[in-house]
Amino acid sequence: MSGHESAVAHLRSEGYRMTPQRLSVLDIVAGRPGHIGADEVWNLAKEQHPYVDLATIYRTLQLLKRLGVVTEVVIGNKLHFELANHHDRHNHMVCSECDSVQTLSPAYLAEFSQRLQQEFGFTPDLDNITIGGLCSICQPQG
Amino acid sequence: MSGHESAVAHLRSEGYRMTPQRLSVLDIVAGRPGHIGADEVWNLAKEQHPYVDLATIYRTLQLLKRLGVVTEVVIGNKLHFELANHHDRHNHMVCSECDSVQTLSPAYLAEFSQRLQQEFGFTPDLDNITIGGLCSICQPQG
DNA sequence: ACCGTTATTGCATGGATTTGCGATAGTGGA
DNA sequence: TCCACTATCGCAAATCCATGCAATAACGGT
Ligand SMILES: [Mn+2]
Ligand SMILES: [Mn+2]
Ligand SMILES: [Zn+2]
Ligand SMILES: [Zn+2]
Repeated sequence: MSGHESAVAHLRSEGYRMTPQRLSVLDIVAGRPGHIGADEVWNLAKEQHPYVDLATIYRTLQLLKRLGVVTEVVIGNKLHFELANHHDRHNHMVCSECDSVQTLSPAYLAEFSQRLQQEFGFTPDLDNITIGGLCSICQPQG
Repeated sequence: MSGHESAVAHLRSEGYRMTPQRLSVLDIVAGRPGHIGADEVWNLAKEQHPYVDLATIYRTLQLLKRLGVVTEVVIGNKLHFELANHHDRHNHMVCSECDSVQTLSPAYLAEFSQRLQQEFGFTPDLDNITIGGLCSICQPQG
């Protein structure tokens, strides 16, 4: 099992319709261990549904993101996605110089998040936060 | 004084040329108390330089960002900018529902940032981090 | 003031993502 | 199983931002 059956139920329970296109996108993202770009999802989806449009891919990924089924990672001006695994939550640090990605325990952001919640009533979208910056290799020398 | 004379010196000292287009962008961003969108910068810049191209605006804003002269804020799929004021550093929380913006003392991110630096050698681009999420008004009910 | 070097510009084009709209198809109920 | 309702889709166009290239202009040196 790929572990996304519950996601299908989630969709249905929220009143969304289950279309072959959506199932395909879900399968593809769930089948990929790491992050996958929207265009890659499209290419793979076309193998099953040759007429599927890229707009549908984007709309589906956005929907799945809103529902918490997938997580978004911003890598060098492109959006990537991965199945949200509640047993392996993590955030991402992306180097703006070399586009390398490192994962981060959400514990690092926990206190920060709680303070925003308590002091401002602001609920950060922690799952989809991408921390941009420079990795250890790309540090400016001097 | 608008407080960006030092920015001009900074540009020159880094070997960049001072063009009227760049001066104009700098004046416009410095003259605006809050955040300003790239298209707004363009419209204002055209009043002084009718032939200036939007690409130049984007390139200039990116340059000023790289040099730390301006700060970037992501508001609802659009980039906004503001003059970086070292005496009033702040981060931004943007509501993905209503696009409202709240400012945040960088102190909230200080510890988090230091841990990333020490434990991973990763230097987050703190000045340009935009925290997405839901503001207190847009919280889901229930 | 003039010149040569080369960074920067305007213009055109490209890439990624979003959106409007009429046609299609999922779904719940008869 | 068939229907009606309407969410979703494919398609086309729009939006925002980035980039390649030849022409231009900034600037240090004369
Ligand atoms: Mn990941
Ligand atoms: Mn601000
Ligand atoms: Zn790097
Ligand atoms: Zn809000």
